Amino acid sequence: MTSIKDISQACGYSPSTVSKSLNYATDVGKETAEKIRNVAEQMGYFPNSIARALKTNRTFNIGVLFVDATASGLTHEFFSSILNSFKVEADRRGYVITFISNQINRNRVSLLEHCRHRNYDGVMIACVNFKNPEVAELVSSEIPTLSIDYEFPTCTSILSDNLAGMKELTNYVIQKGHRKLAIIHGEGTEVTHIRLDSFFRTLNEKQIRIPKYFIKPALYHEPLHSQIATRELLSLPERPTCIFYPDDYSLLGGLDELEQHHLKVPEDMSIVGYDGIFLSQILRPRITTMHQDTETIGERAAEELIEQIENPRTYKRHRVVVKQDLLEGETVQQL
Amino acid sequence: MTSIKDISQACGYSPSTVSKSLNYATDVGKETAEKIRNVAEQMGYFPNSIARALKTNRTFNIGVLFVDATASGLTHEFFSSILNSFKVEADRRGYVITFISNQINRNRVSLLEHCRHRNYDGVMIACVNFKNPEVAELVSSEIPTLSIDYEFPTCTSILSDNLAGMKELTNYVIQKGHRKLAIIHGEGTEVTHIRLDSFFRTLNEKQIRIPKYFIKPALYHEPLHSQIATRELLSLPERPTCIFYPDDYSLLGGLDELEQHHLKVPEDMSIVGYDGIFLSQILRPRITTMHQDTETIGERAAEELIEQIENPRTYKRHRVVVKQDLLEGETVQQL
DNA sequence: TTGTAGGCGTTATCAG
DNA sequence: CTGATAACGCCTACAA
Repeated sequence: MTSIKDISQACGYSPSTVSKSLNYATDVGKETAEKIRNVAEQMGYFPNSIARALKTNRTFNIGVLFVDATASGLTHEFFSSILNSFKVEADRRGYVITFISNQINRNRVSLLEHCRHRNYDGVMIACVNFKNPEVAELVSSEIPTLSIDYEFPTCTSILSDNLAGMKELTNYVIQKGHRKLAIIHGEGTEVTHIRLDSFFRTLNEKQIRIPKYFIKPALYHEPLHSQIATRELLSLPERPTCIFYPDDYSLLGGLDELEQHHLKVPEDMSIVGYDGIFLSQILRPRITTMHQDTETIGERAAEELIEQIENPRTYKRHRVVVKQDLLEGETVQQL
Repeated sequence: MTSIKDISQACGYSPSTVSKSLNYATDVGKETAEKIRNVAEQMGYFPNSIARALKTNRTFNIGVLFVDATASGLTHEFFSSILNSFKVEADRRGYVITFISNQINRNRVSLLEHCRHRNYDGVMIACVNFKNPEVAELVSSEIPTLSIDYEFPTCTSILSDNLAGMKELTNYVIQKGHRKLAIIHGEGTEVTHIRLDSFFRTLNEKQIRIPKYFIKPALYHEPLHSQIATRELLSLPERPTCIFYPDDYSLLGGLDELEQHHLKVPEDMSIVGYDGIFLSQILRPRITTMHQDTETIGERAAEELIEQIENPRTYKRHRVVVKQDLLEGETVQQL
């Protein structure tokens, strides 16, 4: 923990000259600067980020909001892999990332207050209850923010293209000859809304009508819920030929139920998932699913947010839409 | 961003009195303090963590080291769920967590330098190449550190009880009547070493000998590697009756291969995994596996590290061993 | 080209 | 009980 002052004393230059040299300022003698940097190196000097932040109002620290009221998104592969690529890119650009909490000294405060308290240069928001007024307050604050899979009028958003994705998935199933499509969907988020919308729109285009009881609510990432929904679908007098699941995890709950009914996939029942998690292509049969490009989502998120942080005046918010790609798998039967 | 100075002016007390009041110091009039706190509240004051950190040398920020040279542990459920519970507990105690990088201003520096630069109060180390000399440097520094699943002489470690776990798992399989046990193991980490050791020790105890070619190297979390190893085991003149896999993910690669050989699990071949990931109990057949208690590991890690941070003098390093528990599943046949 | 002085927001010491 | 003062480590006018 040698400081600028120490170096100053060691080499006989004033602290400001030392500071300037270390920061490669132009108004200091080339040789002096060189010499000073050498001494600094010798003494194992490195700057104290805290002191610098206090002075410059820049922490090079990005806050990430990653927690729902109930649990953290870290256990969802979709979110954890977004976080991973976000981190890699932020790292590359010299930023460090910190999980946002809602405390200051163990006292509950608003998210915005916490962020101001910690002086994050910017904030990335994902996997959160977007209806939370504290989140709204945050995105409409002066702090650069970026949201994932949700659009706010006041910040850039990175959106996985669920509209096109669900359309492609639905068309794929239809093209395989299926007409009796059932859909089990996740809780009422924006993403769910978009996917359902796209699903029904596509059915309409193809002039396909499905009965109301082919539409079942469940929860993302809760295989048991989808299992129960599957059971209900199987008990109908007229069964669907293909079931859409909220995500790949949930699909596995359904798969379980199908096996209990001695129904083989895809021969007796076709099923499709969503997300394209790692395991979806390891398991047999390989799951037919829409892969969300979490790598690009996280990377673009970091790029955009940092761009905004570093060019607060010229930066214009916009939406970035990230393509999804169909993993054909083997769980849809050609009829 | 109202500061203490602002409050001072607004209420006519000096900055120091204001500071003391806000920090509930004892040497300030009860009523004055109350009044000042009210004004602060009114003005929406909250402290600037940076300024405070500069003065107090405490950031209430814990650095986590979570990256191998190749990739981040975030995509491994074992690590991401440890991180999750660590985060929850750290949060509860008023700490925030930040991913450690190895840069300062985009310049490569050692991990220790980075940590000093960022002034983390403590550091948690998991999912890292423990042979990296930079890690060694870090744990033997003055910064409070804690390691997970690896023991350093200089810091507290939280250890998942792989010794007892592997023993129990092995005994379970033996007790089911198996004698021809094959084991596919992960890369040469400390954990792998312990597990293999425990495995062989248990076999010895039961006077069971297995041929060398029943022991296959693979990599953690790479189903394809285990799949290939499985293929090799199946091509042996005398096959094992049960195969141990490095982890549940890898087991799925093996499962794939078994299906290609039209071998049913567990009727034709028994298999066991490790970790007890969420999916292991969703898939059918349910996987027989050793569940690692990631929740406790993360929570205890945060407790211990913070304990150490807050009691640097009295704290004594020690090892915390966290029990594992067998998930019986359905992939081991009674012979 | 170099150095001086002030201040970022906070806390701690010490005097009144 | 209250307040003036200095300091944490760094940066940056501005002066020399």
